[in-house]
Amino acid sequence: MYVSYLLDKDTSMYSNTVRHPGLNLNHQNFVPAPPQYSDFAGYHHVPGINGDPHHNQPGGTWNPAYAPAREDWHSYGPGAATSSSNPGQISFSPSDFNSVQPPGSGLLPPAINSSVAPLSPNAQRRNPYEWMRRNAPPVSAGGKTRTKDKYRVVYTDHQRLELEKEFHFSRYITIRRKAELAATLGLSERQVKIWFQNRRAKERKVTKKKMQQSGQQATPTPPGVGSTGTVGMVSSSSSGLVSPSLPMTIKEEFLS
DNA sequence: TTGTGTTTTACGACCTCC
DNA sequence: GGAGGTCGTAAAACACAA
Repeated sequence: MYVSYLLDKDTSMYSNTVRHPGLNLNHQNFVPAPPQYSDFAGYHHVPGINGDPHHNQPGGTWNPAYAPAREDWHSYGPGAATSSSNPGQISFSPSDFNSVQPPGSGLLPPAINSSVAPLSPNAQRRNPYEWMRRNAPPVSAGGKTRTKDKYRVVYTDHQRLELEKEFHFSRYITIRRKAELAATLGLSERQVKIWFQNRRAKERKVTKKKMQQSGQQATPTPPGVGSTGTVGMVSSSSSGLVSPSLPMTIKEEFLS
């Protein structure tokens, strides 16, 4: 069976994808980190899950210009399902990260819904906070969802938040950070690795899409130039992993 | 309610680097 | 050879229109 194969392959995989109320990531201590990359000055990281020098660096503030794009972080307030067991644990000091409770959904601030520009034609149709609205995965299955021979877990909001934050700090996670994140979030290192791979793929996809759109309106700009910034890479192990033809780009939603 | 499109996990194939 | 990269893809999860 597929499940046993996966479990045999990585015993820690899918071990626990439900929320981890015991995790103390100290989001309230979201101390801004200095920009490791000039193009990414807006991101400040969580020192709570520390261990890596770059997580303890002072200085810097969240660039408001990025705030609308990080819509998926807004609802990580005390009222979110993710942090319901730890009220106030996950919150952000910038006003951008308000924790206003949305009507109905219990997660989405109405102000955000009305003010955040859509990221794509899809976003015009889909609520940009949709993934935030997902509640915890089925607890009965320990976070697993299983049908037929294949299944995949749905990561919790908290897990996604931390992964996203790490990704926003560096597109490439170090071995050390990967191990830390995996342990902190209750994921396997393999899952963290794959998440980053998929996240980069997503970013490339969005970047490509946006470039195509801009190319229809104006002269196309080369990769890494214009709306997207070329970013240096923090390689987890080996260097030169990024092809010159695949420049690291900042998620354009942070730059628009 | 259902059909459809999008996003999210997860994998395999293949490549590069050490 | 192992680890980790991209690329392509499958399928579950999800949102939304009809």
